[in-house]
Amino acid sequence: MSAVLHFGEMGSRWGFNRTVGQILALIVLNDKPISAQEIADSLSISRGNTSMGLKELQSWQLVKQHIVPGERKEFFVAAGDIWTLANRVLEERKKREIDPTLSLLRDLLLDTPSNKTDTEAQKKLNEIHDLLESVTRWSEELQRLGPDKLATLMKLGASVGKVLEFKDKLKPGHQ
Amino acid sequence: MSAVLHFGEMGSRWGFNRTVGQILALIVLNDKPISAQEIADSLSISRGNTSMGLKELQSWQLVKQHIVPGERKEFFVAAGDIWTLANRVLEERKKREIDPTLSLLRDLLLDTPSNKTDTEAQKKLNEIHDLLESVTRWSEELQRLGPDKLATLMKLGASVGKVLEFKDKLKPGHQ
DNA sequence: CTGAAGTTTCAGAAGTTACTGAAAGTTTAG
DNA sequence: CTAAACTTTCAGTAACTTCTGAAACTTCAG
Repeated sequence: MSAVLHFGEMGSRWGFNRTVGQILALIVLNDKPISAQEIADSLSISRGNTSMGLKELQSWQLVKQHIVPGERKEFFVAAGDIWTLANRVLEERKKREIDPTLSLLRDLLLDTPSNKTDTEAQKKLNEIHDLLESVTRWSEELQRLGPDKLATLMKLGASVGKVLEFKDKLKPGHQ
Repeated sequence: MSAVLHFGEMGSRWGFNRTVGQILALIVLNDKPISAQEIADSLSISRGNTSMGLKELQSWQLVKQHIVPGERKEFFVAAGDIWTLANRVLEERKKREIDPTLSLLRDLLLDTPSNKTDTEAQKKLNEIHDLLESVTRWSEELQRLGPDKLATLMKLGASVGKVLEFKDKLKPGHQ
């Protein structure tokens, strides 16, 4: 299935490398649990690399072990449905990318700027800080909604603009 | 300014490499236009590398040339405010990551599955397709709103859940 | 037209990341 | 306790990415 190969490429953009992406695709698209050996064979990669990849996917909580009674081998399955997986990826990336930046920004904003140029730079840093905080707040909110409501919200899509107008109209009389 | 170095690291996660990230940070945080030579000097990188980096940032439309009358050199400034830049990055990433995946998925979904396993796999592919389409639709909508309304929506954050409830209540009498 | 001030390109060096496969480790059945 | 079946680790190598700096190019003033 060529999708597996392609998702490998995609994977490399989503924070892990090509092989790890392919392993994930293989696991997600197989409804049956799959063993490490089968993965290594299907993708023609070494057993060692497979093991590393699975470890990484487990650390992202995208994949979990599945014990087949009477079998010595370990099998693997996806850690949830597509929406859950997408959420996990976003959450994990946020943790690795946005959170450290936010805490650096907070440190930088504590310094009192010593000249005009620094004052301007801090203004920008402050804007970036606000933006990242908004992203963080959204991400928390979306997390709380759970996959089903999230799907509804996502499908709402094109009417976000209208929702915003509602809110503006309703605001005066509404907390 | 240590922010510049740090944003370099971040940059590498946002689709371009460390140096390109640092160049961007330098340009964004300087309110004055800055020349290629000044960039190379501040970051202690070669002139050639600087030129490549600037070319890439221009291809992302994050940075634009700025002509100072009477000066031979080219100067560079950010192509908009922080929100605009963030939007551009998202838009560009979408173009590079999601769009090719979507078109591959469409192709794969045209094939009629030949067995049980393929049918299951296609079901999953279909879910992924839906998810990516929703993301695309959102992204277009957000693009249309423009930075100011976008900021409002973002700040709304914690009340997304409530908005959803509004929508449910209002829907019956509202297109 | 000439040369000075600048920019871009590109081959190869340096640095980084990913992969293999053999060795070490773990678990369980007998 | 031993051996078989499996997993993990890790040193070395392969593959890839980034960076440098010299050469080629462009533009403009005189």
